[in-house]
Amino acid sequence: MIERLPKKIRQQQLTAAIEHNPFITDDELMRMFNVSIQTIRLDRMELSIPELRERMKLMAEQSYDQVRSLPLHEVIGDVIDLQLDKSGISLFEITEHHVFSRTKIARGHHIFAQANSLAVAVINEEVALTASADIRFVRSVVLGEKCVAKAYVRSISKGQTKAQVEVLSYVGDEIVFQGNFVIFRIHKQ
Amino acid sequence: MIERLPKKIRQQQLTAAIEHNPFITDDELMRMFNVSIQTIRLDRMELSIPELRERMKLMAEQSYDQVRSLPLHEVIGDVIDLQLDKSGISLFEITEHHVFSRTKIARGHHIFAQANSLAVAVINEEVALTASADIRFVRSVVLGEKCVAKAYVRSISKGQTKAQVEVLSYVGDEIVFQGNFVIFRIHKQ
DNA sequence: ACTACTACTAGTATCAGGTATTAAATTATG
DNA sequence: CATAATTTAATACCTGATACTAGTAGTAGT
Repeated sequence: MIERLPKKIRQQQLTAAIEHNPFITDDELMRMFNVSIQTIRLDRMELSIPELRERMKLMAEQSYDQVRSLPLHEVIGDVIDLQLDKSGISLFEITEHHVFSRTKIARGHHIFAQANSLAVAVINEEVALTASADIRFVRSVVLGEKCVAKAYVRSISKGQTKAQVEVLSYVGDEIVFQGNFVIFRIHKQ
Repeated sequence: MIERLPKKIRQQQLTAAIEHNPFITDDELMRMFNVSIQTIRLDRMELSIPELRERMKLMAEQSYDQVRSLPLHEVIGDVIDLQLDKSGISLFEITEHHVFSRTKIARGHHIFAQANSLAVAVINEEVALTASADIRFVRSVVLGEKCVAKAYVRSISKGQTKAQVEVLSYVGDEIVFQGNFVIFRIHKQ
């Protein structure tokens, strides 16, 4: 007799094995557990674990959807309103990605990133870079909160090479972040 | 006669169609271009576009690898050295993700994120949050450069509720970023 | 001891979405 | 017109399954 596990335990281990390596075939699982391929398939049925190809398809679709929703990389948050060289508003929702796992408080650099990218976006120039910033995290923002950043261009230097942008971020009507950015404006020749 | 395109143009459009929707089958493409399925397959061969299942598998594997390598979200950059309440060093390589597509210059908030997360990590407390910061982007960092951030704890307040951390980031021996962070230390009860 | 039930195995037909190969038909071009 | 490029057709085969039928082994109930 080949060593075999009771059904319940095998099914637990099967779930774990597929979770650990979603790219495993029924054939490999059959050898792993010393049972027939039909048993593996019955187990998957009972546990409602889809077949390999379905699993890969789901993963592919998920990552595809993520990529679609990731012009996040261009500007952090959704720009709601933008008046070049004047002001701008963006909205950014705090998700699991952005928080410390223990406290569910948003990491500062995400709040900063929203403000910084808005400050850059509001500048009407092909190339705009942050030169310096003076920032304050007024209160912590937690998972699920929607952060509204408002940017105001306070001044533009004589040579138009620098702009002062103030950004205030709110959750509801509470200020959570305040920053003064100096943005370089670089002319294209 | 059904309307058909010249080969070159069809192949361009085929590439675009698959790029636009990687989940399309040869069968659907065949109907889209009014050619036989063999023609579609020849085209894919010539363009070395893998079959649907391979495409899905690749996407799934990519997203799986990404998830594996994404404690990036916990601390931005690799912490090389860490002496709690004293100093820390982290290394961060600028990739396509981090740059403006046109100029290949790193977005400020990524440089900031490295410095900020290191400043938080260096604090020997369960919960540490950025209170404020005063930062300067000394020179721009470009695609491919490796950014070394060095954090020094300059002072800890009497009640140990606040710490001053200075972070200097370098590419080679050039300073690219300089920041003074005030970090809140919150005791667990 | 006979029955019923669970767990497992075996085998076959079928599917999607292809590859690989050979060959024929069509169209274009010098 | 001949030849080359392009397209289509046909067939065998592959992987990783589903769906279904049927059979076996062991165990518990009566």
